[in-house]
Amino acid sequence: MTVRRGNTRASILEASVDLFGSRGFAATSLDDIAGRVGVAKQTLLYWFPSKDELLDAVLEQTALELAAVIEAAVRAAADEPLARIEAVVKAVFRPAVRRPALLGLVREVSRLSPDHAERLTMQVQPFVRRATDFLREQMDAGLLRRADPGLVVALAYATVTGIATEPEALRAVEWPATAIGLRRLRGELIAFLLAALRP
Amino acid sequence: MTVRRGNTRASILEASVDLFGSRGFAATSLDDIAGRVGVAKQTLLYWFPSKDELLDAVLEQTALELAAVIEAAVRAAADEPLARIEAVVKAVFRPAVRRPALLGLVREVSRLSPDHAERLTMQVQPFVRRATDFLREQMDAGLLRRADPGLVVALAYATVTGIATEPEALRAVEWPATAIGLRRLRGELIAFLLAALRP
DNA sequence: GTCTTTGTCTACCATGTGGTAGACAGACCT
DNA sequence: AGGTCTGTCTACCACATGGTAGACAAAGAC
Repeated sequence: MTVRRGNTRASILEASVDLFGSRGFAATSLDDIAGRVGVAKQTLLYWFPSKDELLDAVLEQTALELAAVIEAAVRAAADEPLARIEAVVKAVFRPAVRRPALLGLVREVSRLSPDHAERLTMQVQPFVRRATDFLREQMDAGLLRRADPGLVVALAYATVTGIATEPEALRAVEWPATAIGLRRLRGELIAFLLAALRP
Repeated sequence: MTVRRGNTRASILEASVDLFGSRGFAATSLDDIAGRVGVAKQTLLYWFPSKDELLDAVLEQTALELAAVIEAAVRAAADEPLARIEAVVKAVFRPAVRRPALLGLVREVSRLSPDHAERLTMQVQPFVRRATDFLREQMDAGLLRRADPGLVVALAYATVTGIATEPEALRAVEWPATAIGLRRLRGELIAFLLAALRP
């Protein structure tokens, strides 16, 4: 029928993020993705030569997406460190809640081949570097609790990603999955992090 | 040859925790596990009627193991809340580092069927309940920062699990994977959590 | 109007996977 | 010694999955 919507590739990427991120890479078949998109499996293999290269593309796009979000938040925020941290968390929180698979995909990386992990690590490197430098400065200025800046980045990442990608953890403590519950969650998460970082 | 080591079942469970926890359930084949144990695939299916029931057993055993560790730590610790929290984190940290797959498996639950998730949630319920009650008491007594006790449990869980199961995050901040690095990591993790919880 | 390019589809194949059937060897009972 | 039970193995099957080959239809190129 050759509908030629012109966005097949993008649709495939979107569906792939959702499925890889929620079920995991290995548990998602090409047919699953194709079915979700409403297209034949072969069409996927037309746009991406193999499942593995599809994964590459998905990872890269996700990294770019998140990077853009963070970048914008940092630029818009005040220079004061706690405000800046709050801004970043808020910025990440929105897409994370709307599409839990986004961060789920990032987490999935630890399950994948070292190759994929390495590549994503390299891509994230400059952001990490900037964050650690910033934290170190602020710690030196006495505006943040003294700690290893790199580890603080990792810990904050772990906290945000963990809470955003494990709905089971929230269900276990009977947290309401409503809009209000989410806003309160965001507030408590930020309070938690700020308390951990305040001097 | 019928070696009859008497621990085949236990060996299977152990290998399954490692593989399910590190690669993920879907990415692990029965042959993988059998190979690791040094036994034929059919032997697995003799002890566990299906891959799914093997997973059930693995989850249950892991929950029991972790529960025992936490239980012991809580009993041994002083009654002061910060000391108690520190004791629990230290207790969880040891097995988590020695066998990253343990917590990786817990995290894997969010990828599995709601059935499995539900069951594990139920199993963990009493512990969660006790932890939240304890935190609430201590907050009321002014010994901990005022916050939603349930969420604090979830956040602390997310932080510990995240940092323990994502070696990539640590590699990204160039954290040394040595014994000394691990001890310092534990120290910083505890400092991070205590700062977040102190009144 | 023909030709080429682009995007999609329908077979089809090779392989890996979960699971079944049943043989077989040692242990234990009598 | 004979019979049953337990644990392990080999052989096999049905099926899903990633990937290939090639037909086909619409859209430009000229």
